[in-house]
Amino acid sequence: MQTKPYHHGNLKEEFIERGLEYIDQYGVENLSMRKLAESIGVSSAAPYAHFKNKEAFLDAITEYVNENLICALQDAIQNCTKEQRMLIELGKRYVLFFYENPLYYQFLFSRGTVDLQNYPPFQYYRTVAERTLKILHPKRMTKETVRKKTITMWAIVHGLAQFALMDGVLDKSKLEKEIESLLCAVDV
Amino acid sequence: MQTKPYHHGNLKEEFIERGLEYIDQYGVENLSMRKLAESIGVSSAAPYAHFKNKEAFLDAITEYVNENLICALQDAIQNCTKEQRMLIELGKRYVLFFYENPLYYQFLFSRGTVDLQNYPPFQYYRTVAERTLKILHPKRMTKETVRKKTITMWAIVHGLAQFALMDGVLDKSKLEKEIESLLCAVDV
DNA sequence: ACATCAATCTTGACAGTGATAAGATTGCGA
DNA sequence: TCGCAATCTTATCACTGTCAAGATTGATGT
Repeated sequence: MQTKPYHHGNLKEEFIERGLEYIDQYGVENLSMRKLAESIGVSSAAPYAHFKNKEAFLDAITEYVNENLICALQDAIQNCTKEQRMLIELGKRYVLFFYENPLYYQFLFSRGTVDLQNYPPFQYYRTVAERTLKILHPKRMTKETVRKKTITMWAIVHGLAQFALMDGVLDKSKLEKEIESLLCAVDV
Repeated sequence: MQTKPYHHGNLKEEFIERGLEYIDQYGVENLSMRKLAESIGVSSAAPYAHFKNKEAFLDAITEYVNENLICALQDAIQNCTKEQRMLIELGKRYVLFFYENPLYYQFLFSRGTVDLQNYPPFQYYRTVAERTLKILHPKRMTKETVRKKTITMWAIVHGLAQFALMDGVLDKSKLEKEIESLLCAVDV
């Protein structure tokens, strides 16, 4: 039986992970630095060696979630061989990510700080979308058309993500078909 | 010079209005019951005669904002004679409302409690949309098609509202044209 | 091996927060 | 006019984020 060491050694990472667990269980609004510190077994001032303040801590969690989401999107791309289905698969995965982690959506967008210019998943989606559209329609697409189509599809995808959070309105399979048929309808 | 009366007389309404002013100036995260009470000139426990707790107070503000938004939407409908332009005007007004009051958007969606089933502006939009679509295409539209088209258009409209919050990416006139061309493209 | 330094953590405080109970003041209806 | 219910104040509670001061430690250079 060893007494716990003075230095935790991995506090920053553990704080982020436990923070996410806590959000999953009790929601963001009940997340407190002190409770989190106590649950980890560390003093209430300890986290401030790693995060300037609570907001910076939440920023770190945000970054973590965004990275996870982008990984999911990248995965969707790599498992997709046909160029024509790229954007659909991408959209599906985006919605599914929040469908499976509804509290992540709540968390990300419960903070005033989201604008799309500072939302990495959107940046990623946009890049892929613009590239794909140019490949699919090499001639007919002006820059402006590409932009519009991208925005529209994004709006649908992101809008559907909100739908997906509602209690049991859609099951997973219907969700996929829904996205499929909606995205195909976009013809700017 | 009369001493201030023991009973304020209109505290509930004033709390809501001053609350909104405060949100406009300093953001939701800095809104505290105590500061608000003090700024009105009333004790810190006074509001709890009118609101069960802070959340209930924020709910009241939410209701207030939603009513304003719905009024704007109704206004858009009444100023629109042609049936074919109903949904476009409705969409425009929705986006413009948040474009002109960006902090309202932040406020409404910064609280975990939004799901679309409990978002009156959406209910209103949906009702109008379904009615209009049936009028415009009396035969060809199945119930399912109407539903899909409504959802898609809503997703675009609501998605664009988020775009409109970004600093100076779109000016008002471009915004209107943008919505116009995007909504017209929906053909489910 | 040792001293030193920066990173990390604890203790102990502070002001500010939401909330409640107990009591004061008032308007209003019977 | 009495009394009740709504409204407001005072006093207090537990809890929060945060910081300064000091304790503990691992790493680094000599």
